[in-house]
Amino acid sequence: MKYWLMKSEPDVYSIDDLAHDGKTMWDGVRNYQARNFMRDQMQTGDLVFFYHSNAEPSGIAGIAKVAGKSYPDPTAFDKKDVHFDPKSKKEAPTWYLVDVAFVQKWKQVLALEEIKKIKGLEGMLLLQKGSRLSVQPVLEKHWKILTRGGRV
DNA sequence: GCCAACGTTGGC
DNA sequence: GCCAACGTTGGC
Repeated sequence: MKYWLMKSEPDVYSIDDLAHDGKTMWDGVRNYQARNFMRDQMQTGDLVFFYHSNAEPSGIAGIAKVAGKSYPDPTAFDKKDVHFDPKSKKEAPTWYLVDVAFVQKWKQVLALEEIKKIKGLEGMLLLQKGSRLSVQPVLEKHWKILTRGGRV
């Protein structure tokens, strides 16, 4: 079992949208590192912090889980989609995604500002200056600290 | 809306 | 293969 953090702008897709949909395709990721995590390392059942970026406040909004094996991102093949990428061919897809399912919404977003104050999160990717990675692994010890107190 | 930090692109 | 220019991310 691995742990992850996935960023989404709530104006585009929020934890409430996921709660409503139950499950969603995590499409549109166009960063190789993020893709590699989804394609090669995510396993069904892995837990995910749903992170609101560019938000008021930015922070962890709840928990989701990986709902299946990775597969090619269909939006890369769709000329009309904003995430269309002519380089990605159906025979050799460039971009992959996983389905993500809703687990829980936290009563309150755990704001980045608060996360920064929590002891024991040294080395967490999210807190590294300039880390824009939208899909990133979370160490189990960091996961445990951040979920302490059952922040449901 | 600003801007620093990145990643990508493309000329050479 | 270098690196400047450009585009994007995301906190503030």
